[in-house]
Amino acid sequence: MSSDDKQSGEPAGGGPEQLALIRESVREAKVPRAKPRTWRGAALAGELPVARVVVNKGVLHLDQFFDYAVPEELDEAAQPGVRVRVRFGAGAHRVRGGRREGGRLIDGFVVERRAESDYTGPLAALAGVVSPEPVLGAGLLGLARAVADRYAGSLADVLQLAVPPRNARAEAKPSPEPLPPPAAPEAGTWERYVNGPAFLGALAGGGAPRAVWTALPGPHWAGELARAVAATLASGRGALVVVPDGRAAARVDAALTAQLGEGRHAHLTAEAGPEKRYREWLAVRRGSVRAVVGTRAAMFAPVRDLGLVAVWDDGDSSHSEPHAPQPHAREVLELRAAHDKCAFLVGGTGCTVEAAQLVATGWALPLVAARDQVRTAAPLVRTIGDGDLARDEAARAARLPSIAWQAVREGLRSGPVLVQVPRRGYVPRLSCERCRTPARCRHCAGPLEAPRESELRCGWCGRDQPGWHCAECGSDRLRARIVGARRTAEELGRAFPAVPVRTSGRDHVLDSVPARPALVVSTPGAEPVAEGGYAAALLLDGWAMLGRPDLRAGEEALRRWIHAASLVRGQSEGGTVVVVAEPTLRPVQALVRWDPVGHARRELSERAELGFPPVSRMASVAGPLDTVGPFLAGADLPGDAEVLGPVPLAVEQPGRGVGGVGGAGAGGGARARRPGDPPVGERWERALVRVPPGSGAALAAALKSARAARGAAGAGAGGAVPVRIRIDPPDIG
DNA sequence: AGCACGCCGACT
DNA sequence: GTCGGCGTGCTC
Repeated sequence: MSSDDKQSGEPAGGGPEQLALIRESVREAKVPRAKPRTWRGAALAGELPVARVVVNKGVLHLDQFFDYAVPEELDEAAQPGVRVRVRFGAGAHRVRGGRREGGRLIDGFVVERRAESDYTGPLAALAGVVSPEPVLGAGLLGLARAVADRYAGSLADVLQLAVPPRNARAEAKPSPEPLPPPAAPEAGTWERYVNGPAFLGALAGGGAPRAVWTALPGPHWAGELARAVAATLASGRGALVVVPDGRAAARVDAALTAQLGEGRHAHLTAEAGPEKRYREWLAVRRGSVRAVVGTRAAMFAPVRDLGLVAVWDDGDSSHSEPHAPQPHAREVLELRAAHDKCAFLVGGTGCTVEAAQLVATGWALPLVAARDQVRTAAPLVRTIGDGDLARDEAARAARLPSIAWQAVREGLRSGPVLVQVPRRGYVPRLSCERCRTPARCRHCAGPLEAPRESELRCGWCGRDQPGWHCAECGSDRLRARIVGARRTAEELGRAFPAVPVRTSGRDHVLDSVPARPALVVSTPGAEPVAEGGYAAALLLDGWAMLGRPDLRAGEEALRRWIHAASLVRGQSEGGTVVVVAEPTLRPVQALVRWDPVGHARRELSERAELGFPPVSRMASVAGPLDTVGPFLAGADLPGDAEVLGPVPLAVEQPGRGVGGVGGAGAGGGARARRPGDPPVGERWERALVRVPPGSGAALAAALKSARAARGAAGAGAGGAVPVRIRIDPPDIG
């Protein structure tokens, strides 16, 4: 467009609102005419007068860009990546009585400046530029696009997760000057791993190794992550570490400060206030800081020249984003590694089936310690199964066999002892003590629960069950394996009156305990670190974990045990772990042998045989009764897709989740409602769609376009089917 | 989601 | 004849 064009038309006057008086599109204005008509009331940007905008409105099923005209006065500020305000909605052009009506002001980002639009209608003008800070760079946009595609979600949804809300005060402050790359670090404790030094060397040399790292138990993992970051920085590239929670972030943060000094890395967690968080994020975006540690939202951090992405403890359910489209940190970092051709590290003391698959397919290499290193670093693990309990009459009365008492007593001589108990509110599945038939409600056949001892209630219909007796064998005794675990911990405390008892749980998480003898009672995931390591640990939640009818029950139990047992001193220092679980079970054996990788590999091959994820890609599609079938019938699913169901979902009980729709973790039992759950009281159904490896992208694309064709995605849209699509549903029983 | 347009029944 | 019901469909 020539500069003459913008001078034509009526004289410019007033602000952007005047631009409401649009009569013709920019494109039409480009058509050569004797006297080209353009905007009536204001001039356009001379160069690239069209701004392609992504509107920041996730609930729209629209997953597309919109073109807006750039008024001359916004020309300079409306650069690609900046936040803008635009009029959006029916009637955005309508002008009545000299004033614009319709079209609400909403936020968006400029994606591109163009010479012309391919939209045939008249363009509305940008209403304003929020700030000149280009927060959405090409790299972040590409990543968001890839994540949206992978999860059959919209770009706008992903951007909501990826770009933090603006804070003017943080934006006004200049970021610090970037520091020159540090020197490459020594291998340090990476020496303990077969390929550890080589991995660090590759990072420092600018390479892009991909590894599944099975960390040795003990406290060194944070320092090892810091060294990996330092090695990457030494190559002149940036690095990103995603951890499950604030405690882990603080540990890596401290290790990074120790390794690199102050000012080299940003710390992105929700715990910091919005201003601090945005300031840190901006420092990363501006290239002032090259390294990041943070919780899952940091997976999108716009690190410059990304050289390494790392995720710690990828089995932790916190890595799964609860907001649409519910991306998982490991998967997002995989996308980043593939796209940016950077190094990738997934690490943990355990090993997820997904990580094992990365090795099995050859995408990543294993980063493990030699067997003798493992034996030294890991504690001695002993099991207590049913047989032991039955044989040990005295122990039955005391609820705990003598092996356990012994381990605790001996441990307390030299340090703190950890007792892992099931989470409060965990409702175990009850069964007949004699024949082990699951205890079911006599009215609706739902599972029975014992919220308190001597109280029995149906988990589905909530009816009390006085005078229960087993329908199979007539016994009136229930097997309440777990109900007493917390009480057992209390009894332990009474048995050792001289020893302090500390507790750590969801509402009150202890970070660490001193090296003195103490009983530390904790729920899984909340275990404090003990200075010098625990002398012993007692894992009491075995049955609670393994009794769940969940595909990941075994994997999750092992992960939690290994996590707790990793805080115990190594065998060489007398560290002992006692787990109350049947020694014949696979996860129990894996714990005894300290072989999380072997366990993950076996799980993987079993799931491959059964066609379960992650070998197959699955999606769950949920909606009101009789909507899911038609929806899938209308979807152009890949030829190799297999539809399972739909089956009706259980009626929502107050305070209980419905499996498979929301992102329930492996905790089980009661939980709060969360986005993605069906509305209370409405009957819903769910289908699972399964495709073989390689068809995942096609499946996501098909579901996405089916939903787009069907109308708005969310609930309540007029007439549209509110189906909910979830790629990689976490809890498929 | 909003919001406007559109094509049908009770009102001045 | 016109006001307005909310059933569809579009939003640069």
